[in-house]
Amino acid sequence: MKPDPLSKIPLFEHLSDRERRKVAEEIVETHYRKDEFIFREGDRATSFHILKAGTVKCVKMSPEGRQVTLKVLMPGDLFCCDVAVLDGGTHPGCAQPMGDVSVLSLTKDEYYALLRRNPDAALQVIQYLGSRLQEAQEAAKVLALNPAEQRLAALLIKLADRAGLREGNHVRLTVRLTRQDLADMVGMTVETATRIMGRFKREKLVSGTAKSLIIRNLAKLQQLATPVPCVAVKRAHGS
Amino acid sequence: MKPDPLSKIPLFEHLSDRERRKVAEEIVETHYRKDEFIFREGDRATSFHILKAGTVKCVKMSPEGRQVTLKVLMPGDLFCCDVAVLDGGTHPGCAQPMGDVSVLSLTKDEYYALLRRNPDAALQVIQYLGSRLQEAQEAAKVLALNPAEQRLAALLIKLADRAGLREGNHVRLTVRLTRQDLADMVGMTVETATRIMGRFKREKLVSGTAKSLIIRNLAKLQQLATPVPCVAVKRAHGS
DNA sequence: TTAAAAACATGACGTGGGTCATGTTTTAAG
DNA sequence: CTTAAAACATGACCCACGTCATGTTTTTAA
Repeated sequence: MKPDPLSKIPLFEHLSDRERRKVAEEIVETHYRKDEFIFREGDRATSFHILKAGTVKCVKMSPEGRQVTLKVLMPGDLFCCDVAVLDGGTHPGCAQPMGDVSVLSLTKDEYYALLRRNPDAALQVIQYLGSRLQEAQEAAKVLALNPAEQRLAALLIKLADRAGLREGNHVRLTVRLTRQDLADMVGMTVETATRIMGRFKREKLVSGTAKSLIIRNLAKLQQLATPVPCVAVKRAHGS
Repeated sequence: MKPDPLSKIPLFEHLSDRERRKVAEEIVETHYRKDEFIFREGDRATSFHILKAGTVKCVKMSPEGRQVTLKVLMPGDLFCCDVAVLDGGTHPGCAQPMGDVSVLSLTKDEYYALLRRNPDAALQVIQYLGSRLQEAQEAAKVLALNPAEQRLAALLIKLADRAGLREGNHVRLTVRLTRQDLADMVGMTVETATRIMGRFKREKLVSGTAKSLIIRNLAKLQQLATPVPCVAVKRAHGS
Protein backbone atom coordinates (compact mmCIF):
# COMPACT_ATOMS: atom_id res chain seq x y z
CA MET A 1 0.00 0.00 0.00
CA LYS A 2 0.81 3.67 -0.44
CA PRO A 3 4.36 5.03 -0.20
CA ASP A 4 4.48 4.75 3.57
CA PRO A 5 2.60 7.60 5.17
CA LEU A 6 3.46 6.15 8.57
CA SER A 7 7.03 7.36 8.60
CA LYS A 8 5.79 10.85 9.31
CA ILE A 9 4.03 9.81 12.51
CA PRO A 10 6.27 10.00 15.58
CA LEU A 11 5.02 6.74 17.05
CA PHE A 12 6.34 4.85 14.08
CA GLU A 13 9.53 6.65 13.30
CA HIS A 14 11.79 4.20 15.10
CA LEU A 15 10.27 1.09 13.58
CA SER A 16 12.16 -1.11 11.15
CA ASP A 17 10.91 -1.04 7.57
CA ARG A 18 9.71 -4.56 7.98
CA GLU A 19 7.72 -3.78 11.09
CA ARG A 20 6.31 -0.67 9.50
CA ARG A 21 5.06 -2.62 6.51
CA LYS A 22 3.41 -5.07 8.85
CA VAL A 23 1.65 -2.29 10.74
CA ALA A 24 0.62 -0.62 7.51
CA GLU A 25 -1.26 -3.77 6.61
CA GLU A 26 -3.07 -3.96 9.91
CA ILE A 27 -4.03 -0.34 10.09
CA VAL A 28 -7.43 0.80 8.91
CA GLU A 29 -8.23 4.27 7.66
CA THR A 30 -11.68 5.73 8.25
CA HIS A 31 -13.26 9.03 7.26
CA TYR A 32 -15.78 10.94 9.33
CA ARG A 33 -17.83 14.06 8.69
CA LYS A 34 -18.68 16.80 11.16
CA ASP A 35 -21.90 15.20 12.35
CA GLU A 36 -20.55 11.67 12.91
CA PHE A 37 -18.98 11.13 16.30
CA ILE A 38 -15.91 8.90 16.18
CA PHE A 39 -17.05 7.60 19.54
CA ARG A 40 -19.16 8.83 22.42
CA GLU A 41 -18.63 9.05 26.13
CA GLY A 42 -19.34 5.66 27.64
CA ASP A 43 -18.81 3.65 24.45
CA ARG A 44 -16.65 0.60 24.85
CA ALA A 45 -13.09 1.29 23.68
CA THR A 46 -11.82 -1.22 21.16
CA SER A 47 -9.17 0.47 19.09
CA PHE A 48 -6.24 2.79 19.23
CA HIS A 49 -6.34 5.78 16.87
CA ILE A 50 -4.14 8.30 15.18
CA LEU A 51 -5.56 11.43 13.64
CA LYS A 52 -4.31 11.64 10.06
CA ALA A 53 -6.08 14.72 8.76
CA GLY A 54 -8.51 17.31 10.12
CA THR A 55 -9.24 18.30 13.71
CA VAL A 56 -11.18 16.51 16.43
CA LYS A 57 -12.68 17.80 19.68
CA CYS A 58 -12.45 15.68 22.83
CA VAL A 59 -15.53 16.64 24.78
CA LYS A 60 -16.98 15.85 28.16
CA MET A 61 -20.58 16.63 28.96
CA SER A 62 -22.07 17.56 32.31
CA PRO A 63 -25.48 16.15 33.23
CA GLU A 64 -26.99 19.61 32.78
CA GLY A 65 -25.97 19.74 29.14
CA ARG A 66 -22.97 22.01 29.49
CA GLN A 67 -19.73 20.76 28.08
CA VAL A 68 -15.96 21.20 28.33
CA THR A 69 -13.61 20.62 25.46
CA LEU A 70 -10.69 18.77 26.97
CA LYS A 71 -8.48 18.95 23.95
CA VAL A 72 -8.46 19.69 20.26
CA LEU A 73 -6.55 17.01 18.41
CA MET A 74 -4.45 17.92 15.41
CA PRO A 75 -2.99 15.65 12.71
CA GLY A 76 -0.42 13.29 14.20
CA ASP A 77 -2.10 13.17 17.61
CA LEU A 78 -2.74 9.80 19.20
CA PHE A 79 -5.94 8.97 20.97
CA CYS A 80 -7.03 6.07 23.10
CA CYS A 81 -3.36 5.22 23.45
CA ASP A 82 -3.67 4.55 27.14
CA VAL A 83 -4.09 0.95 28.06
CA ALA A 84 -6.38 1.89 30.93
CA VAL A 85 -9.08 2.79 28.48
CA LEU A 86 -8.43 -0.01 26.05
CA ASP A 87 -8.32 -2.69 28.68
CA GLY A 88 -12.02 -3.30 28.90
CA GLY A 89 -12.83 0.28 29.77
CA THR A 90 -15.18 2.81 28.22
CA HIS A 91 -14.35 6.14 26.64
CA PRO A 92 -14.23 8.96 29.20
CA GLY A 93 -15.35 11.51 26.62
CA CYS A 94 -16.66 12.00 23.09
CA ALA A 95 -14.48 12.43 20.02
CA GLN A 96 -16.24 14.80 17.67
CA PRO A 97 -14.83 15.82 14.27
CA MET A 98 -14.75 19.59 13.63
CA GLY A 99 -14.97 19.05 9.89
CA ASP A 100 -14.05 16.18 7.63
CA VAL A 101 -11.38 14.05 9.23
CA SER A 102 -9.38 10.95 8.50
CA VAL A 103 -8.40 8.53 11.24
CA LEU A 104 -6.02 5.57 11.31
CA SER A 105 -6.99 2.74 13.66
CA LEU A 106 -5.34 -0.33 15.06
CA THR A 107 -7.20 -2.92 17.11
CA LYS A 108 -6.34 -3.25 20.75
CA ASP A 109 -4.54 -6.56 20.30
CA GLU A 110 -2.45 -5.39 17.38
CA TYR A 111 -1.57 -2.25 19.30
CA TYR A 112 -0.47 -4.21 22.36
CA ALA A 113 1.60 -6.56 20.25
CA LEU A 114 3.24 -3.61 18.54
CA LEU A 115 4.23 -2.04 21.84
CA ARG A 116 5.53 -5.31 23.19
CA ARG A 117 7.73 -5.93 20.19
CA ASN A 118 9.01 -2.36 20.00
CA PRO A 119 10.15 -0.84 23.26
CA ASP A 120 10.97 2.38 21.45
CA ALA A 121 7.40 2.73 20.33
CA ALA A 122 6.28 2.19 23.93
CA LEU A 123 8.64 4.92 25.07
CA GLN A 124 7.14 7.22 22.45
CA VAL A 125 3.68 6.54 23.80
CA ILE A 126 4.89 7.19 27.34
CA GLN A 127 6.36 10.45 26.15
CA TYR A 128 3.14 11.41 24.40
CA LEU A 129 0.97 10.56 27.40
CA GLY A 130 3.34 12.45 29.66
CA SER A 131 3.05 15.63 27.69
CA ARG A 132 -0.71 15.27 27.45
CA LEU A 133 -0.79 14.87 31.23
CA GLN A 134 1.24 18.00 31.75
CA GLU A 135 -1.04 19.89 29.41
CA ALA A 136 -4.10 18.68 31.27
CA GLN A 137 -2.64 19.71 34.61
CA GLU A 138 -1.67 23.09 33.29
CA ALA A 139 -5.21 23.48 31.99
CA ALA A 140 -6.64 22.59 35.39
CA LYS A 141 -4.42 25.19 37.04
CA VAL A 142 -5.49 27.86 34.60
CA LEU A 143 -9.17 27.01 35.01
CA ALA A 144 -8.89 27.14 38.77
CA LEU A 145 -6.94 30.35 39.13
CA ASN A 146 -7.32 32.70 36.21
CA PRO A 147 -10.17 35.05 35.36
CA ALA A 148 -12.01 34.67 32.07
CA GLU A 149 -10.05 37.24 30.10
CA GLN A 150 -6.70 35.68 30.93
CA ARG A 151 -7.94 32.22 30.05
CA LEU A 152 -9.21 33.36 26.67
CA ALA A 153 -6.03 35.26 25.91
CA ALA A 154 -3.96 32.21 26.85
CA LEU A 155 -6.12 30.01 24.64
CA LEU A 156 -5.70 32.28 21.63
CA ILE A 157 -1.95 32.21 22.09
CA LYS A 158 -1.89 28.43 22.28
CA LEU A 159 -4.05 28.20 19.17
CA ALA A 160 -1.88 30.64 17.27
CA ASP A 161 1.09 28.51 18.15
CA ARG A 162 -0.41 25.15 17.30
CA ALA A 163 -2.88 25.86 14.54
CA GLY A 164 -1.78 29.22 13.24
CA LEU A 165 -0.55 30.29 9.84
CA ARG A 166 1.71 33.34 9.72
CA GLU A 167 0.49 36.03 7.34
CA GLY A 168 2.66 39.10 7.43
CA ASN A 169 2.55 40.33 10.99
CA HIS A 170 -0.58 38.50 12.02
CA VAL A 171 -1.60 34.89 12.42
CA ARG A 172 -4.57 33.18 10.82
CA LEU A 173 -6.05 30.14 12.56
CA THR A 174 -6.49 27.12 10.32
CA VAL A 175 -9.26 25.69 12.50
CA ARG A 176 -12.84 26.79 12.38
CA LEU A 177 -13.69 27.86 15.93
CA THR A 178 -16.95 29.49 16.91
CA ARG A 179 -17.29 31.59 20.03
CA GLN A 180 -19.02 28.59 21.54
CA ASP A 181 -16.02 26.39 20.78
CA LEU A 182 -13.68 28.88 22.41
CA ALA A 183 -15.94 29.15 25.44
CA ASP A 184 -16.09 25.37 25.84
CA MET A 185 -12.33 25.18 25.77
CA VAL A 186 -11.83 27.51 28.70
CA GLY A 187 -14.92 26.81 30.75
CA MET A 188 -17.09 29.87 30.27
CA THR A 189 -20.36 30.76 28.55
CA VAL A 190 -20.76 31.94 24.96
CA GLU A 191 -21.89 35.33 26.14
CA THR A 192 -18.74 35.88 28.15
CA ALA A 193 -16.58 34.68 25.28
CA THR A 194 -18.38 37.04 22.87
CA ARG A 195 -18.00 40.01 25.18
CA ILE A 196 -14.31 39.43 25.74
CA MET A 197 -13.67 38.79 22.05
CA GLY A 198 -15.55 42.01 21.38
CA ARG A 199 -13.21 43.84 23.72
CA PHE A 200 -10.18 42.22 22.06
CA LYS A 201 -11.51 43.20 18.66
CA ARG A 202 -12.01 46.81 19.73
CA GLU A 203 -8.42 46.90 20.92
CA LYS A 204 -7.24 45.44 17.59
CA LEU A 205 -5.86 42.27 19.18
CA VAL A 206 -7.94 39.94 17.02
CA SER A 207 -10.38 40.10 14.14
CA GLY A 208 -12.83 37.92 12.27
CA THR A 209 -15.07 35.15 13.56
CA ALA A 210 -15.21 31.37 13.23
CA LYS A 211 -14.88 31.43 9.46
CA SER A 212 -11.45 32.94 9.76
CA LEU A 213 -10.06 34.06 13.08
CA ILE A 214 -7.02 36.30 12.98
CA ILE A 215 -4.65 37.13 15.80
CA ARG A 216 -3.38 40.64 15.20
CA ASN A 217 -1.32 41.36 18.28
CA LEU A 218 0.17 38.32 19.90
CA ALA A 219 2.51 40.29 22.14
CA LYS A 220 -0.33 42.20 23.78
CA LEU A 221 -2.28 38.99 24.27
CA GLN A 222 0.75 37.40 25.93
CA GLN A 223 0.75 40.28 28.33
CA LEU A 224 -2.95 39.94 29.12
CA ALA A 225 -2.58 36.20 29.60
CA THR A 226 0.06 36.58 32.29
CA PRO A 227 -1.38 37.77 35.56
CA VAL A 228 0.59 40.51 37.31
CA PRO A 229 3.23 38.74 39.40
CA CYS A 230 2.29 40.67 42.51
CA VAL A 231 5.20 41.60 44.70
CA ALA A 232 4.06 40.37 48.08
CA VAL A 233 4.12 36.59 48.33
CA LYS A 234 0.98 35.87 50.27
CA ARG A 235 1.50 32.31 51.32
CA ALA A 236 5.12 31.31 51.48
CA HIS A 237 5.89 27.68 52.21
CA GLY A 238 8.73 25.61 53.50
CA SER A 239 10.32 26.09 56.86
CA MET B 1 19.03 -6.14 50.55
CA LYS B 2 15.68 -6.55 52.25
CA PRO B 3 13.22 -9.31 51.39
CA ASP B 4 12.08 -7.73 48.16
CA PRO B 5 9.73 -4.85 48.88
CA LEU B 6 9.46 -4.28 45.14
CA SER B 7 7.11 -7.15 44.44
CA LYS B 8 4.28 -5.15 45.98
CA ILE B 9 4.68 -2.29 43.51
CA PRO B 10 2.62 -2.74 40.34
CA LEU B 11 5.37 -1.54 38.03
CA PHE B 12 7.59 -4.38 39.08
CA GLU B 13 5.14 -7.22 39.47
CA HIS B 14 5.80 -8.72 36.05
CA LEU B 15 9.57 -8.66 36.34
CA SER B 16 11.64 -11.82 36.60
CA ASP B 17 13.28 -12.40 39.97
CA ARG B 18 16.62 -11.78 38.37
CA GLU B 19 15.57 -8.46 36.94
CA ARG B 20 13.94 -7.45 40.19
CA ARG B 21 17.13 -8.10 42.12
CA LYS B 22 19.02 -6.00 39.62
CA VAL B 23 16.60 -3.10 40.02
CA ALA B 24 16.67 -3.45 43.79
CA GLU B 25 20.39 -2.80 43.66
CA GLU B 26 20.07 0.29 41.53
CA ILE B 27 17.22 1.83 43.44
CA VAL B 28 17.88 4.43 46.12
CA GLU B 29 15.62 5.12 49.06
CA THR B 30 15.39 8.63 50.47
CA HIS B 31 13.45 10.09 53.38
CA TYR B 32 11.98 13.56 53.49
CA ARG B 33 10.26 15.57 56.23
CA LYS B 34 7.34 17.92 55.83
CA ASP B 35 9.44 21.00 55.22
CA GLU B 36 11.80 19.52 52.62
CA PHE B 37 10.49 19.66 49.09
CA ILE B 38 11.36 16.58 47.06
CA PHE B 39 11.70 18.92 44.11
CA ARG B 40 10.38 22.32 43.13
CA GLU B 41 8.67 23.64 40.04
CA GLY B 42 11.32 24.42 37.44
CA ASP B 43 13.99 22.12 38.89
CA ARG B 44 15.73 19.92 36.37
CA ALA B 45 14.28 16.41 36.40
CA THR B 46 16.87 13.68 36.79
CA SER B 47 15.18 10.68 38.34
CA PHE B 48 12.09 8.60 38.31
CA HIS B 49 10.37 8.08 41.69
CA ILE B 50 8.00 5.79 43.48
CA LEU B 51 6.36 6.82 46.72
CA LYS B 52 6.99 4.09 49.28
CA ALA B 53 5.43 5.53 52.41
CA GLY B 54 3.61 8.71 53.38
CA THR B 55 1.72 11.19 51.22
CA VAL B 56 2.99 13.85 48.83
CA LYS B 57 1.27 16.90 47.35
CA CYS B 58 1.90 17.83 43.71
CA VAL B 59 1.48 21.58 43.67
CA LYS B 60 1.47 24.29 41.06
CA MET B 61 1.80 27.93 42.06
CA SER B 62 0.36 30.96 40.34
CA PRO B 63 2.46 34.12 40.14
CA GLU B 64 0.17 35.78 42.70
CA GLY B 65 0.97 33.18 45.31
CA ARG B 66 -2.19 31.13 45.06
CA GLN B 67 -1.75 27.44 44.43
CA VAL B 68 -3.55 24.39 43.12
CA THR B 69 -2.89 20.90 44.34
CA LEU B 70 -2.86 18.76 41.23
CA LYS B 71 -2.73 15.46 42.99
CA VAL B 72 -2.07 13.84 46.31
CA LEU B 73 0.21 10.85 45.86
CA MET B 74 -0.26 7.76 48.00
CA PRO B 75 2.12 4.86 48.58
CA GLY B 76 2.71 2.95 45.35
CA ASP B 77 2.19 5.99 43.14
CA LEU B 78 4.78 6.72 40.47
CA PHE B 79 6.02 10.20 39.77
CA CYS B 80 8.15 11.65 37.03
CA CYS B 81 7.43 8.50 35.07
CA ASP B 82 6.83 10.42 31.87
CA VAL B 83 9.78 10.62 29.58
CA ALA B 84 8.77 14.10 28.50
CA VAL B 85 9.84 15.44 31.85
CA LEU B 86 12.88 13.27 32.25
CA ASP B 87 14.22 13.95 28.80
CA GLY B 88 15.99 17.16 29.61
CA GLY B 89 12.88 18.86 30.92
CA THR B 90 12.08 20.62 34.18
CA HIS B 91 9.46 19.71 36.75
CA PRO B 92 6.10 21.26 35.98
CA GLY B 93 5.21 21.45 39.67
CA CYS B 94 6.50 21.00 43.21
CA ALA B 95 6.44 17.73 45.14
CA GLN B 96 5.86 18.54 48.78
CA PRO B 97 5.66 15.89 51.52
CA MET B 98 2.62 16.14 53.80
CA GLY B 99 4.48 14.48 56.64
CA ASP B 100 7.43 12.16 56.77
CA VAL B 101 7.76 10.23 53.54
CA SER B 102 9.96 7.63 51.96
CA VAL B 103 10.74 7.67 48.25
CA LEU B 104 12.40 5.14 45.96
CA SER B 105 14.37 6.61 43.06
CA LEU B 106 15.92 5.34 39.89
CA THR B 107 18.09 7.47 37.65
CA LYS B 108 16.80 8.41 34.24
CA ASP B 109 19.16 6.05 32.42
CA GLU B 110 18.42 3.07 34.61
CA TYR B 111 14.72 3.74 34.25
CA TYR B 112 14.94 3.91 30.47
CA ALA B 113 16.96 0.72 30.33
CA LEU B 114 14.42 -1.01 32.55
CA LEU B 115 11.54 -0.04 30.28
CA ARG B 116 13.41 -1.08 27.18
CA ARG B 117 14.23 -4.52 28.56
CA ASN B 118 10.74 -5.10 29.95
CA PRO B 119 7.88 -4.31 27.62
CA ASP B 120 5.44 -5.33 30.34
CA ALA B 121 6.82 -2.69 32.65
CA ALA B 122 6.43 -0.13 29.88
CA LEU B 123 2.82 -1.15 29.42
CA GLN B 124 2.28 -0.72 33.16
CA VAL B 125 3.63 2.79 32.95
CA ILE B 126 1.41 3.52 29.98
CA GLN B 127 -1.52 2.26 31.96
CA TYR B 128 -0.57 4.36 34.97
CA LEU B 129 -0.11 7.51 32.90
CA GLY B 130 -3.38 6.86 31.14
CA SER B 131 -5.34 6.70 34.34
CA ARG B 132 -3.60 9.78 35.68
CA LEU B 133 -4.54 11.58 32.48
CA GLN B 134 -8.16 10.62 32.83
CA GLU B 135 -8.15 11.78 36.42
CA ALA B 136 -6.66 15.11 35.42
CA GLN B 137 -9.24 15.59 32.68
CA GLU B 138 -12.05 14.70 35.01
CA ALA B 139 -10.67 17.21 37.50
CA ALA B 140 -10.57 19.90 34.84
CA LYS B 141 -14.18 19.22 33.94
CA VAL B 142 -15.26 19.40 37.56
CA LEU B 143 -13.37 22.64 38.13
CA ALA B 144 -14.90 24.20 35.06
CA LEU B 145 -18.51 23.22 35.59
CA ASN B 146 -19.37 22.52 39.20
CA PRO B 147 -20.11 24.95 42.01
CA ALA B 148 -17.97 24.94 45.13
CA GLU B 149 -20.18 22.70 47.26
CA GLN B 150 -20.31 19.94 44.67
CA ARG B 151 -16.56 20.04 44.18
CA LEU B 152 -15.89 19.74 47.88
CA ALA B 153 -18.39 16.92 48.29
CA ALA B 154 -16.82 15.09 45.36
CA LEU B 155 -13.36 15.57 46.85
CA LEU B 156 -14.40 14.15 50.22
CA ILE B 157 -15.84 11.10 48.49
CA LYS B 158 -12.65 10.53 46.54
CA LEU B 159 -10.58 10.89 49.68
CA ALA B 160 -12.79 8.52 51.62
CA ASP B 161 -12.32 6.00 48.86
CA ARG B 162 -8.59 6.35 48.48
CA ALA B 163 -7.33 7.32 51.90
CA GLY B 164 -10.19 6.30 54.15
CA LEU B 165 -10.32 3.80 56.99
CA ARG B 166 -13.71 2.27 57.76
CA GLU B 167 -14.74 2.64 61.39
CA GLY B 168 -18.20 1.29 62.02
CA ASN B 169 -20.51 3.25 59.76
CA HIS B 170 -18.18 6.16 59.15
CA VAL B 171 -14.83 6.66 57.46
CA ARG B 172 -11.72 8.21 58.99
CA LEU B 173 -9.20 9.82 56.64
CA THR B 174 -5.64 8.67 57.16
CA VAL B 175 -4.20 11.85 55.68
CA ARG B 176 -3.85 15.10 57.55
CA LEU B 177 -5.72 17.68 55.49
CA THR B 178 -6.31 21.24 56.61
CA ARG B 179 -9.12 23.35 55.23
CA GLN B 180 -6.46 25.07 53.18
CA ASP B 181 -5.35 21.76 51.70
CA LEU B 182 -8.91 20.89 50.77
CA ALA B 183 -9.43 24.32 49.25
CA ASP B 184 -6.24 24.03 47.17
CA MET B 185 -7.39 20.69 45.82
CA VAL B 186 -10.63 22.02 44.39
CA GLY B 187 -9.66 25.56 43.48
CA MET B 188 -11.38 27.70 46.07
CA THR B 189 -10.38 29.87 49.03
CA VAL B 190 -9.96 28.73 52.63
CA GLU B 191 -12.94 30.81 53.68
CA THR B 192 -15.24 29.12 51.21
CA ALA B 193 -13.93 25.70 52.22
CA THR B 194 -14.45 26.48 55.91
CA ARG B 195 -17.98 27.73 55.36
CA ILE B 196 -19.00 24.70 53.32
CA MET B 197 -17.35 22.31 55.77
CA GLY B 198 -19.22 24.13 58.51
CA ARG B 199 -22.48 23.49 56.68
CA PHE B 200 -21.55 19.82 56.18
CA LYS B 201 -20.70 19.54 59.85
CA ARG B 202 -24.04 21.03 60.89
CA GLU B 203 -25.81 18.49 58.70
CA LYS B 204 -23.78 15.67 60.28
CA LEU B 205 -22.10 14.73 57.00
CA VAL B 206 -18.57 15.14 58.36
CA SER B 207 -16.82 15.94 61.61
CA GLY B 208 -13.41 16.85 62.93
CA THR B 209 -10.69 18.95 61.37
CA ALA B 210 -7.26 18.30 59.88
CA LYS B 211 -6.09 16.26 62.83
CA SER B 212 -8.69 13.66 62.10
CA LEU B 213 -11.34 14.18 59.49
CA ILE B 214 -14.32 11.85 59.58
CA ILE B 215 -16.88 11.26 56.86
CA ARG B 216 -20.15 10.44 58.58
CA ASN B 217 -22.61 10.21 55.72
CA LEU B 218 -21.08 9.20 52.43
CA ALA B 219 -24.39 8.54 50.74
CA LYS B 220 -25.64 12.08 51.33
CA LEU B 221 -22.36 13.50 50.08
CA GLN B 222 -22.62 11.39 46.92
CA GLN B 223 -25.98 12.98 46.35
CA LEU B 224 -24.67 16.50 46.85
CA ALA B 225 -21.75 15.82 44.54
CA THR B 226 -23.96 14.85 41.62
CA PRO B 227 -25.67 17.81 40.04
CA VAL B 228 -29.35 17.35 39.23
CA PRO B 229 -29.49 15.82 35.74
CA CYS B 230 -31.91 18.42 34.47
CA VAL B 231 -34.52 17.10 32.12
CA ALA B 232 -34.27 19.49 29.22
CA VAL B 233 -31.13 18.96 27.18
CA LYS B 234 -30.06 22.47 26.34
CA ARG B 235 -27.52 21.90 23.63
CA ALA B 236 -28.03 18.65 21.79
CA HIS B 237 -25.41 17.69 19.24
CA GLY B 238 -25.09 15.46 16.21
CA SER B 239 -27.33 15.80 13.18
C1' DT C 1 2.51 24.67 81.09
C1' DT C 2 2.66 28.40 78.60
C1' DA C 3 3.26 31.25 74.70
C1' DA C 4 3.45 31.75 69.82
C1' DA C 5 1.80 30.06 65.63
C1' DA C 6 -1.27 27.62 62.82
C1' DA C 7 -5.70 26.44 61.78
C1' DC C 8 -10.59 27.32 62.07
C1' DA C 9 -14.56 30.23 61.96
C1' DT C 10 -17.77 34.04 60.70
C1' DG C 11 -19.44 38.49 59.18
C1' DA C 12 -19.69 42.47 55.72
C1' DC C 13 -19.12 43.80 51.17
C1' DG C 14 -18.11 44.00 46.13
C1' DT C 15 -17.91 41.98 41.65
C1' DG C 16 -16.98 38.74 37.83
C1' DG C 17 -19.39 36.26 35.17
C1' DG C 18 -23.60 33.31 34.71
C1' DT C 19 -28.58 33.58 33.12
C1' DC C 20 -32.23 35.24 30.35
C1' DA C 21 -33.98 37.96 26.78
C1' DT C 22 -33.82 40.09 22.39
C1' DG C 23 -31.90 41.70 18.09
C1' DT C 24 -28.49 41.62 14.22
C1' DT C 25 -25.33 39.44 11.11
C1' DT C 26 -23.32 35.61 8.81
C1' DT C 27 -23.48 31.08 6.83
C1' DA C 28 -25.27 27.35 4.43
C1' DA C 29 -28.86 25.01 1.76
C1' DG C 30 -32.32 24.78 -1.88
C1' DC D 1 -31.23 34.80 -4.72
C1' DT D 2 -33.92 33.61 -1.02
C1' DT D 3 -34.64 31.84 3.37
C1' DA D 4 -33.92 29.25 7.48
C1' DA D 5 -30.55 28.26 10.73
C1' DA D 6 -26.56 29.14 13.00
C1' DA D 7 -23.43 32.31 14.94
C1' DC D 8 -22.58 36.81 16.90
C1' DA D 9 -23.66 40.64 19.81
C1' DT D 10 -25.40 43.40 23.74
C1' DG D 11 -28.12 44.82 27.71
C1' DA D 12 -30.33 43.96 32.48
C1' DC D 13 -30.18 41.44 36.52
C1' DC D 14 -28.25 38.80 40.34
C1' DC D 15 -25.81 35.59 43.19
C1' DA D 16 -21.86 32.58 44.32
C1' DC D 17 -17.44 33.43 45.82
C1' DG D 18 -13.49 36.06 46.46
C1' DT D 19 -11.55 39.66 49.53
C1' DC D 20 -10.74 41.82 53.87
C1' DA D 21 -11.21 42.06 58.65
C1' DT D 22 -11.48 40.20 63.12
C1' DG D 23 -12.02 36.75 66.70
C1' DT D 24 -11.69 31.91 68.58
C1' DT D 25 -9.76 27.41 68.95
C1' DT D 26 -6.26 24.02 68.33
C1' DT D 27 -1.56 22.63 67.68
C1' DT D 28 3.18 22.91 68.31
C1' DA D 29 7.39 24.07 70.40
C1' DA D 30 10.16 25.51 74.24
